[in-house]
Formats: sequence, C-alpha cells, structure tokens
Amino acid sequence: MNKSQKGCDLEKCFLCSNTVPEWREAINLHKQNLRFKKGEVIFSEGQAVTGIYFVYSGTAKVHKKWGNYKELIIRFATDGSILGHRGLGSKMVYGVSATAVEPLVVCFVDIKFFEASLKTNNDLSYKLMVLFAEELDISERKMRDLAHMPVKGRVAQALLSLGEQFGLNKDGCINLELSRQDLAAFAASTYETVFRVIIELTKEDLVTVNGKQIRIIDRKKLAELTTGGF
Amino acid sequence: MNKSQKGCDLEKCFLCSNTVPEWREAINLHKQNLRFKKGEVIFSEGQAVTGIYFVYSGTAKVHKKWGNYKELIIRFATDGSILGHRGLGSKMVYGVSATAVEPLVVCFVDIKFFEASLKTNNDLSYKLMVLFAEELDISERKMRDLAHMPVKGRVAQALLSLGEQFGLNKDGCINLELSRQDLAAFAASTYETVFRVIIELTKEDLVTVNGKQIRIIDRKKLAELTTGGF
DNA sequence: CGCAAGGTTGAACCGCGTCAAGAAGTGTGG
DNA sequence: CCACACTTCTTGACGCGGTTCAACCTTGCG
Repeated sequence: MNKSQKGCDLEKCFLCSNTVPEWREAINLHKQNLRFKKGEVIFSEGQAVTGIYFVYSGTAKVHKKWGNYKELIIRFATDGSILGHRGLGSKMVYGVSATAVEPLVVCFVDIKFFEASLKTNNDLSYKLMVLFAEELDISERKMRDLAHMPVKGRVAQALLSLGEQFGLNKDGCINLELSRQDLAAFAASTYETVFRVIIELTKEDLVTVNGKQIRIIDRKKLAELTTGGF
Repeated sequence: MNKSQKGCDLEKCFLCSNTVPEWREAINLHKQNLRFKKGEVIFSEGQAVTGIYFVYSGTAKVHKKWGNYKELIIRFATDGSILGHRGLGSKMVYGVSATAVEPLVVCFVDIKFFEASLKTNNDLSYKLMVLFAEELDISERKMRDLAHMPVKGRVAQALLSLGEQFGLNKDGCINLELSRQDLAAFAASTYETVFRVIIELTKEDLVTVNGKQIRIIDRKKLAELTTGGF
C-alpha cells in the first residue's frame, strides 16, 4: 500500500461528478490516496469502519467468507465505484472484505467526515440512497438466482455480468484477468464444477477459452440459461 | 383492498418519527390508507412503480419468483417497515412482489411526491440511505448463506430471524402464523425438505412443534448451525 | 533442474429436490 | 350430521447435480 496525494480524479466517481462544488473542495482536503497491489486487502470483514473508499482505477473484489476455505464474491468494484459504504449502518463494522484483483488506486475518505457531509449535503445522500436502491435490486436478484438457478446458469450469469461491467477487449474477451478460483467464488460454486461447466459451454459454442481469457460468443443463448423459463 | 383515510399512525415508521414536522404534515396530505386481506397482493414484480408503502400494521412477505412454481421470500415487512422503496432506482419497476400474510394496513405515498420529498428533505434521504445500508448488509449475508450453508442451517437461521422479528407469544412460539410453504420459500428450500429438517430439529430438542406453531427451545444450538465453524 | 502453484480429469459420495401415494385435516353442500 | 372434494401433511423411494477427494499433468519461476 502506497500513499500519494495526487493523481486522483474524483470526477470519475458519480457521487462526486454532479454534486455541489463545496463537497468536491471539502473532500479534496480530507481525502487520502492509497495504492494497493494485486492481492492486497483494502479492508476485512469484521474490522471497525474507518472510512469509505472511492475507486479511481483498478479492480477490487468485494467478498464474504464462510468457514475457513469458502468465500463468495459479492461484486467487483471498478473506476467510479465505492467501497466500504456499508459502514454507514448502525453497527460500524465492515460486513464484507475488499481485495484488489488488479492494481488499485483509491481515495480514502474518513467516515466521520463522510457522515457529516451526508448529513448536510442532500444531493449526496440522495444519490447514495439511489445507488443503494440499485444495489439492493441486484442483490435480491442474485439471492433468487443462488436459491433456484443451477450452476450452469450462474456461471453464464457471472460471465455476462463480467462482460457488461468490464467490457470486451479487441479479441472479444472479457476485459479482466480473473483466476478460475475467483470466477468460481463469483458464481458461488467450486473450482472443478466451474471448470467443467465452461467446457460444456465451449462445446455448445457459447464461449471460447484461451488461457485465462474467456470470450463470449453467443450472448443470447447464455442469457437463456439465466431464465427460469417463464 | 379497502381504502380509508384515518387510523394510520405514521409515528410508527422510523422514517417519519424523527424527521422534520413539515414532512409529516405534507405526507398526511398525500397519503392514502389501504387495507389488504391475507393473501392479497400489494404489488407485483415487473409492475411499474406507482408509490411507496409504509406498513402500519400486519405482515407482508416480500418475494421474488423463479419460473412458474418457485419463489424465494426475501424478507417480511411488519409495523414500521417500508415496502416498494426499491422503486427509487433508475428503472421504475418493482423488482419484487409483496403479498399480505396477515391482514395488512399500509399508507400509500405517491412516488413522485416521495421523490420530491427526498430531494428536499435531507434528514429523510439520509435515514433512507442508512436503512438501505443495513438492508444491504443483511442481503449480502443471506447471499453467502444461500451459497454455502446447508438447508438445516438455513432453516435454523430462518426460525431465529423470525423469532427475532416477530417475537414469541406466551407459549414461547414464534408470533407469526406462517404456512410451511412460506417457511420453505423463506429458507430457500422445499416443503418436504423443510418438513424433514424440522423433525430433525425436534428430535435434537432445538424446537418443538404443535400445529403450525413452532417454539424455539435452544436458541444457542440453533445459532451454532448457522456458522461455518470459524 | 526441481519445486510450487495452478490446471485437468475421473470417481465416489451424498444432500436435497422430485415424485408419488396415502393420511389427516378442512370446508361445503345436501 | 354425513358425504364428498380438496387442500395440507407425512413418509418413502429415487436419482440428479454438484461437491469433494485424489491423482496426474502442465506451466512458470528461482
């Protein structure tokens, strides 16, 4: 982890880009830029909340442990995303962990200052509220998927949403180098099962694989796997 | 469904109880009291958002369909809860359904008015934001449980949280008459499996059953079933 | 070159969802 | 008050999907 005071463009974060200038100025006084290498932990489940992180560049996974060996990746945070905003609730403890999966630059904002801002800046808290409403929507959809969708559908869903979030590079592959381990944790399954499912998807010409890269070929048929057939 | 203009005590709703008087007065002009019988639908997944509902009394289940026959109950809404607040996001469509499981009285507030209030009343949007943060926390924990916890643990978790939310009556039973079907949907399992699990729990002296009533005997051991053994 | 870390594959096991069928309640009309 | 239908409960048997374990094979790296 490396500190620096320059290079952070808060405009990228939607919470800041359209909000009152006072907040931007104020946050510039209180922010602290932090860098994390791949694999470094930003914060951990159970830790006391110290502040909130605005992702400037790079990627982090937001995950939750089960036992000592299992985890579930809740979401990925990229440019403009916010990390640790769950600290706002009543109990000031992070409910999830965040770990860099690509070299990460974030702006750290002290929680006290952030809370104070929210209480005076209506635009800010309104936007955060809307953001949360959307995350809740996603979260509830995922809960249903976890409960009723077979692994194949969950992998398809995982690939589709990764493609949407990270885009495709010139080869048409998902623009994120993700270990199979992490893909499995994101699809809420195991390494081996995800492996086999991807082979299946390859044989059905829905995706192709070279190395860690996965290219989505038939988005439509993939999407069909994610419906309950209503 | 039955309309009436009196008998709704918004003080019960934490969003109103401590907020500025202007909002309480304004909402009293815009609210509409609605009654729903057991089994009646308040709103359905996919419908356009019309407004937001404050639960005054009774109970509703918030659920999501999968295919034509499966569903997942996300949560239960009781006195003081809010329904339909997910409509605040960008796409104005309810992502879940809400159905009364006990005779329900709600205050309906038009979404336009509610949005306008949020944009001018900072206290209100701040509180809603905090509420969402807490719900997100719960939602993410549930996601992990769904992914990694076996059915027995999920049933235990379901019973514990029902006990917490609805309290216990004089017999020590969970203070909610819930069909086994609904309990299964809440534990994200099937009728038969939940049935068998409850028999197991009975034999292990963690709960007792008479009819639809379930009494929690050993809260501590139940809670043990809900951990991954860290 | 050798070890470590991840990739690949097969086989066994088992949790739990599914189906089926009978029992026991619950309501309804005659 | 009984007969009938209809839902909810209860139990057994079965089998599939998916996790787990274990072994072997790559690949990268010091």
